[in-house]
Amino acid sequence: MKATIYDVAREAGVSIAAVSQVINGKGKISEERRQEIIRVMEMLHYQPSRIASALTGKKTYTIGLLVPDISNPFFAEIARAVEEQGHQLGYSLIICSTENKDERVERYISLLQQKSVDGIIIGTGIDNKKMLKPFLDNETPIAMIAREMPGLDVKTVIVDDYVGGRMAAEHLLALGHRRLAVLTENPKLSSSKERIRGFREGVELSGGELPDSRIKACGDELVKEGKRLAAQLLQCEDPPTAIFCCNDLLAIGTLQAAKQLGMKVPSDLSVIGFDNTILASVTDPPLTTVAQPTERMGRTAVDRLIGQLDKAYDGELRTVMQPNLVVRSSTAAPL
Amino acid sequence: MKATIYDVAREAGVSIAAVSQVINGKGKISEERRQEIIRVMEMLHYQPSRIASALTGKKTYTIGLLVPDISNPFFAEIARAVEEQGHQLGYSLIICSTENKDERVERYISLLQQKSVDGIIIGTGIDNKKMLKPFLDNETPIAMIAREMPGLDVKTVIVDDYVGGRMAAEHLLALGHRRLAVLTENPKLSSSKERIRGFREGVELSGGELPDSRIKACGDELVKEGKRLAAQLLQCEDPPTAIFCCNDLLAIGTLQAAKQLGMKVPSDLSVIGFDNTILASVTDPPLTTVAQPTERMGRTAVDRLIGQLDKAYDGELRTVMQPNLVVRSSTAAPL
DNA sequence: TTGAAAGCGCTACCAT
DNA sequence: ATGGTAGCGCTTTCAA
Repeated sequence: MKATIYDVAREAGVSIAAVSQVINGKGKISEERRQEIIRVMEMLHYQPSRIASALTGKKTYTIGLLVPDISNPFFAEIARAVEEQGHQLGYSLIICSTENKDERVERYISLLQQKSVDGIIIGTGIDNKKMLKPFLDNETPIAMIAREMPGLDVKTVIVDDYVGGRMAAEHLLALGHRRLAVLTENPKLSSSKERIRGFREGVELSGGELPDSRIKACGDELVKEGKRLAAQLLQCEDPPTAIFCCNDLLAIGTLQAAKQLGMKVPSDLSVIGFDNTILASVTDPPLTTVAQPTERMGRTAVDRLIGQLDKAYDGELRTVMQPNLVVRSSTAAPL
Repeated sequence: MKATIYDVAREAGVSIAAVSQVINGKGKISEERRQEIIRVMEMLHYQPSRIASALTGKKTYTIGLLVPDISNPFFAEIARAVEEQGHQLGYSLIICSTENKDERVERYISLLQQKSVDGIIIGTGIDNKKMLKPFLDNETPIAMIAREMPGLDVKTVIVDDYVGGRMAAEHLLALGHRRLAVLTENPKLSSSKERIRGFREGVELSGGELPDSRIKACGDELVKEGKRLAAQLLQCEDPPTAIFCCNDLLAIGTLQAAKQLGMKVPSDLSVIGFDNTILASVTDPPLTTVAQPTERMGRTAVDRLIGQLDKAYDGELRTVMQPNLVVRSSTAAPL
């Protein structure tokens, strides 16, 4: 059996209160007793039960992270940053891959609640805001990362998607592209909407236009669907010379479609992605993409969630970071 | 405040024991009371506290997963599978990125212990077996995945690394390569050792040889180091015509080195990876690699850990799965 | 069937 | 400075 605080107390000939004191480093104890208790704790390999301690009103030192899919490199990178910062602050991370399914979101939320996590970070789209109600009532902190839920008073850490979209447009425009198209994942996500809005405004500002028919939205199998939709786009009459993909996975699908159709990137087609995951640096050709500061976003989300940083941020609910364009070899002037 | 079992009991006019019964679906209660209690639970948005329930001797329904780095796609994919199967069985997953550092491993182990996880899955190298002692004493189940700790009685789910190494060798040999080299990560890992052993035996069986000078081992920055070491290999006199990389990340580094040196893959150099992560399908050129059945491995590890499958496996400690070669475009006959 | 009550391991308050 | 003790929310006997 695992040693408990009682075992330590008995062995050290003190009360459990004394042991508790040294565990938590508070209260007054003579250095002598203190050392003795520590000695016994080590001898017994005593590890305080966080379960019991949590039950007594303390925190669980656990936070939950909801993402669509932890095996998607973008979210894996976010998770890494969140985990790291959490760990730094003494928190463990429970990963929840929602697959963008409401029923899974609901299940995870309920579980996290039952486990009394100290906070949750949401990086997945939530259709039904009511699902968050338990946490809101509960006053369990919530932070959104890379996603937004307008109308909900939660801390949010995002990249400026609108600006990212514009950057993409401006880059393509500067290269001389005029026939543009867009591939997006779920267009209901605020991030998708903003990226497209930015892209479109960039195009329109230069006198061009982006008809809705040039925007394709896809479901969950990002690279597969990206490939399918890109092929569609490329095979219509008057095909685009450049495609803006709202994430790297879609861009990879597009790359694959181009290859299959015998088109060379970037000479026959320019492709630009979003996220700057590790994938972007290894594709053929390497992908020009709009980078999000994932590491900083993850770290910040944790800080804001746990409240460390909040004196500094002082009430600001949204933290908006700037994207930046990473030009590699998938974009060039049209022929 | 969150509703407790007392609130429900009071509101429903029954004892907390009755409520407990319906939560856990055991004991005898009249259907009438039962329905009433359920009604009240819903009305109050009651969620049982897993903390309290765990304290009373039940499980925490949480497992820990130790990997070097969750943002490494291989481990992200493993994590995904583990999470999925865990979720299926009602368990949450705590992610721990150890960075291959003993002090981090130790810290995580102690944390997981304090949180009374129901089991841990280890996918990271552990130098000091003693660190696992608390769990062993504790009888907390441990399972290894994609890593092995010979001499420790824990369930292990791995791919046959030796065979994988041989497959790589045989593929390269069949293409006509004779000057071979190997890039590996930490050579102390049993997986690394086995892959190299398999590769070497494959080479030797065909009458060739693989001098130690042709084997380079690297630290943690896999792609960066892979690039550096590959460049070294390629710039020595009598450079290899093919390099076997013990994982995809190293292969990517090698691809980058070749590119930088102006060498074409596969015409000037063949490269073969290991793992078949998503990366392998998007590199330039697409990577020939030895695939591990990550999804199945993750699922199996959970099953064996939680004990569901164990009647079937019946005592077998090691579950060895077969790798398979995925031939893409990074390997070809030497000039 | 139903409920009273004894813990689970720990924290925090209150005496001493 | 030290220890006794009342909970925290739940499970589980054991009586009724």
